[in-house]
Amino acid sequence: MTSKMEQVRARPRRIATSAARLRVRRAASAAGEAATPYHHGALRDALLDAAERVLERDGLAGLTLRAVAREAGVSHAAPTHHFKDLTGLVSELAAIGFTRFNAAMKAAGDSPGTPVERAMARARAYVAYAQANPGMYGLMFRTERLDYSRPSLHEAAEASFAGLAGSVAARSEGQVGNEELSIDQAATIARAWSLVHGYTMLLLDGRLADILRRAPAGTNAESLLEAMLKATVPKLPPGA
Amino acid sequence: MTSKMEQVRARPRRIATSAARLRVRRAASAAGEAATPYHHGALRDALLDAAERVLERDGLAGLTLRAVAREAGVSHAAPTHHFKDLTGLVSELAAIGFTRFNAAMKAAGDSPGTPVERAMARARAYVAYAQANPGMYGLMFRTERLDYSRPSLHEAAEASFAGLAGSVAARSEGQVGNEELSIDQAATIARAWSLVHGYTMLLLDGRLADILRRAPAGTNAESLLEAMLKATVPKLPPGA
DNA sequence: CATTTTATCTTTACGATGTAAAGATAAAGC
DNA sequence: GCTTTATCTTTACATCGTAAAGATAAAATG
Repeated sequence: MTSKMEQVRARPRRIATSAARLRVRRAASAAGEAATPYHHGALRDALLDAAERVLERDGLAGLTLRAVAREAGVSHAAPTHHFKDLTGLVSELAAIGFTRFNAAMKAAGDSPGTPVERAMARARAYVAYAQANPGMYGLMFRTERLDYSRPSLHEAAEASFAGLAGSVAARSEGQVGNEELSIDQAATIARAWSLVHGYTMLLLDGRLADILRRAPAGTNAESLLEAMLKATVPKLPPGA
Repeated sequence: MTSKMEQVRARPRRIATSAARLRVRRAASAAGEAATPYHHGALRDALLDAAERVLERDGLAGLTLRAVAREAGVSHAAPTHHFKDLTGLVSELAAIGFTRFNAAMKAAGDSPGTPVERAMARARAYVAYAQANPGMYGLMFRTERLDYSRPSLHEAAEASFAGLAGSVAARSEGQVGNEELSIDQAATIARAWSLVHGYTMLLLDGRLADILRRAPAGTNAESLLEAMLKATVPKLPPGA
């Protein structure tokens, strides 16, 4: 009884109830205007937009098929036709995230300066993207519900890795083809990626808060990243 | 969820149905033996054991309150009394994971050798723990459903960080107290933790597979870690 | 030792979710 | 103009988390 009451009390007013939607549609069609047409026209993109809004507002846990459908103002089963699954929707959204991420990294890599400066700029861009889009970054690197067999996601994630690998390894030796990597190249790529990815994950999880609090006043995520990289990036393999 | 669907399709024979449990208890009590006593006696620990089994068998998505109760052979609401929430159960399990993790790290740090060798041993132990207990590691570092206000989890996680920070920073300067960190100390700690944590996450997510495949034959997760650290760990801050 | 209290466990119930299946509607194709 | 197909809605069901109430046994108390 108490729970029921609380649930009723806390229940948000759902504007997009089935009945309400139907009434709107009927009224609109009677009036001659198509306020909420039966066929949306661009529901797929609208659902992805809605999903991103839900994700950044309510976090990964709040990103449900039904919540996305509500946000888009359609019935709860509408997404099924476009994405089949929650996995499908989430994977498509992650693909968008990777694409934007790739663009941000490319932009940062095209900045002027020495190779080392450009590498630092990329690292900063990496962390900045995650900080600006924590939900998206979590979706891309934290969720287990991604289907990498989907071409869109597979390609976007692949491009992301290729960009990183190419930019990192290009500093030491020649271009990195699609094949063979020397152990030093492999280690260099793994080190750069692990360092920045690990830093980002720990930062988003709030696990660097202690370190930042105990560091000299004024130290923040950016300056700590800077200090962390300064002792690492310049120490490139001298040759061998 | 996909897992839900699969569970429905491949629904296993539930030995621990309510009715079945009741029948067993009645029969047992009629026979004089206490096969399934109403009061379990040590249900809390049994539930944690069951939770770990479920976690390593069905992954994070399969770790539900009801699944744990089934695994332990009690009613689905039994865990509530001991853990209040799914968050509660998950947090207690994560605390156990951190405790074991701390023990493994401590053991690795106590090994003989130079400071650098001990640091490498710790890094290997870090990755090895995650590889041996991927579910647990995911629970500790991937889930958002942890309640760090719980003393058990808070202390275990805190000890984990303290051990890492102490062992890392002790190599460069004096002991790391509970307060002030120089920017170099902070950067050194962040670098070590980010590197090994990022490597572990990428490894568990299968994102290092490409690199490993393209690396020289025979390269595996351990040897790549070794190569990655070799160029990093020895380059300690010379002094300033 | 008998009775009361408390802790533990089960049953029942409700709202939420994912997803399948069937019905409704409108666009597209012929 | 009619049929087909794509899109969206309704309905239905199994599952989940969690609250509340009932059942049972251990502990406390007199």
